[in-house]
Amino acid sequence: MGLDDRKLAVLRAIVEDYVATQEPVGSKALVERHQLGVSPATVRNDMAVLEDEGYIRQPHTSAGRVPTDRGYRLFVDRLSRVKPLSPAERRAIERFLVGAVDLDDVVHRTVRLLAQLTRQVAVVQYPSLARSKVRHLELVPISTTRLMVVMIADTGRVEQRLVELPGPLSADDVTDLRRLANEKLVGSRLSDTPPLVQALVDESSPHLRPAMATLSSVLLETLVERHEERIALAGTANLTRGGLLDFQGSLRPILEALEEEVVLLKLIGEAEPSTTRVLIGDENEIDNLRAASVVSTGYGPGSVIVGGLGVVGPTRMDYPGTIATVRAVARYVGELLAQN
Amino acid sequence: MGLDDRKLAVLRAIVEDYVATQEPVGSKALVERHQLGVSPATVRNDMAVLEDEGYIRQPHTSAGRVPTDRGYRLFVDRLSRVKPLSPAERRAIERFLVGAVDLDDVVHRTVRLLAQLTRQVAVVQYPSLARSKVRHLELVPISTTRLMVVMIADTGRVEQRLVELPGPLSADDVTDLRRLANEKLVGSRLSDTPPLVQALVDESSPHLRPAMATLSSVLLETLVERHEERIALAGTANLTRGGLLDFQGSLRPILEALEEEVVLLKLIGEAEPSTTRVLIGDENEIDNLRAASVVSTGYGPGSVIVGGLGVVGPTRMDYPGTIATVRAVARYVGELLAQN
DNA sequence: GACTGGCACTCGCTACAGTCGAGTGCCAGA
DNA sequence: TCTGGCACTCGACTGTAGCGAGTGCCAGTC
Repeated sequence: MGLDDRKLAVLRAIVEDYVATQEPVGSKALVERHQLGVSPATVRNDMAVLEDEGYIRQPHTSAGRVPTDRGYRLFVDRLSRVKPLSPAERRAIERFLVGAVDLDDVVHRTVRLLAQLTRQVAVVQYPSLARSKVRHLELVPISTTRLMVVMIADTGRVEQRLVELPGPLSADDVTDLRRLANEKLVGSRLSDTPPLVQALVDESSPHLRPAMATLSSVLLETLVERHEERIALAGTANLTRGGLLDFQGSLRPILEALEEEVVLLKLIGEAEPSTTRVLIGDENEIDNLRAASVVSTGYGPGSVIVGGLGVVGPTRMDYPGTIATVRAVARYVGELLAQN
Repeated sequence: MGLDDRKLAVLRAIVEDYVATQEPVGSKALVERHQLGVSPATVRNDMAVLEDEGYIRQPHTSAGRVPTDRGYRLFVDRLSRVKPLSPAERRAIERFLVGAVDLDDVVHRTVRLLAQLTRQVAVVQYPSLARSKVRHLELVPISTTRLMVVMIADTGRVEQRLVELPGPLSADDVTDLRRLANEKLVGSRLSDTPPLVQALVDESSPHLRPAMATLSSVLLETLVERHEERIALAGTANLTRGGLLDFQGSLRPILEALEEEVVLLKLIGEAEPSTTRVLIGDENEIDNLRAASVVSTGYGPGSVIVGGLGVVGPTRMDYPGTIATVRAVARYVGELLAQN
């Protein structure tokens, strides 16, 4: 595995040129465009080694070289420094995010901003309910046997559900229910609520117990069990940049994958604190995305992570720039959330 | 304009065959596949007339004929009877829509169903706020100077907004505000609220007036002025069916158009009662969709229209089938909403 | 031992010519 | 008014040839 400094420099040059031009890069062009200080022939020898090691490959015998997924991986891990954002980009981010009126607005603006800056498909997860704390529960009587439950989370998310009650309730009953539920649940994480919710039912006065049981089962079922995650998407038109060369001619699998919320959650919803995750081509577990790369990270107020965001694009991607942008956007969104 | 019955039959046959095979259809193939009772030569003469009139055209000199937008228009208006849904489709619709837990769920299920049945891109507008009535306004104190306003509409839509108050309010004040606002606004259409909201401020007791003013300006601004419409989209992967033949080689303009909520609202949000609107190719006002057709209709409980839904696809589309499906889905969704 | 210049070789791309065939337009005749 | 026949058009496909970017290898040089 004798990858000396020059071979690494060659690999870096190949990645950079290929990302820029979208064309296989040959030895001659390489020495012309980069100060490698050696002749094309030498570069060719290095290329042969790099190809043996699986970092680059030739589309056809008489073409230049193209990085493999493994080559990109090496590039990302060891050969690229994170590009600082341009002042223009910083300004764009700040301008874009001020003036958001509610969480929906924040998420929509964020996903569009991310798509625009990276010129890729952007994905933003709404703050996860599992990671949110209950700020308030509101019960709104719709009729005597129907209740709308509105849960407001500290992340700004608001979820509502219609509850069909087992029997009619008076306005006072509803007030009691509301008070009880809020006393017990406010401030607790939703993922921790199951025991609390159970206690809630047990401690209710007998005539409220059936209603409380229904209410709590709805809460558990909809907010915890089928953990209600939401996703915003933007920039799918960016998939058509670079013609059909990326994604080997068909957008279909990519578009299909992007329609599955479950898939997207898997991609960007498993963020860990202060890590930017880069998945390159084959490393991806989702078959439909084997021709794509994903750059994602978590965001949240302060150092807490409440959700993930990221971009999906061709493996032929400007990794340093994309990583920098994704991080910066996540940081700004976090600050914005912290202000609430 | 001598379009006798046979010529119309020829046009119909051309449209049907072209939609089915996606290949230009020639005179010989036509008489073989349809009982026209005449020879290819005769059909050719008819074709020449149809071409003169602008209903069909030849991609190249020695190719078969393809319908023009105008040809499709004539076909839709006069040559096609609406296809009744298959029992399987009916069942699919019913199965799909039962068990929806809230409005979000209804809309999501609907848009996926529509995409799946028509094999096209489906678009569903959330029930329009402008067409909804206020069912309840809830004010939730977040801090002494911050209020979350939750508006529940009779269509099931729930919108919330954070309000920064001009000064601190006690719990009793909030209760008063809530009562006042609900007394005045419940049951009224949002589009009719501006005068009501003004009266609300005037009638408030002096010490509540500043808070009420802030509250009502937020209500007006966010719910009425920038009329907060939402859209759900599904089935973009269907655009890749039929290779790149549809949409003249590039999905880009289509994908771009589909990202603009404003554009989509224009497409499907202007529904009129019990009409199915069909826009074919050039008839479309949005440049990016000149290569596409749109089939849309309104939906709502009973005969009221609260929103629109529809599909976007290639001009080469099974219009009778698509129209039937769009109508049927709209009707079922309307029934579902009526049950609330 | 590392690098370099030179050279033969590979192979995709483009241009060009030739053939085939689907489909047409037109015309004379029924 | 319809039909069969016929000449014509032109795209699709095939095969051939030349070009050129790029390579691998080798002998020679520092």
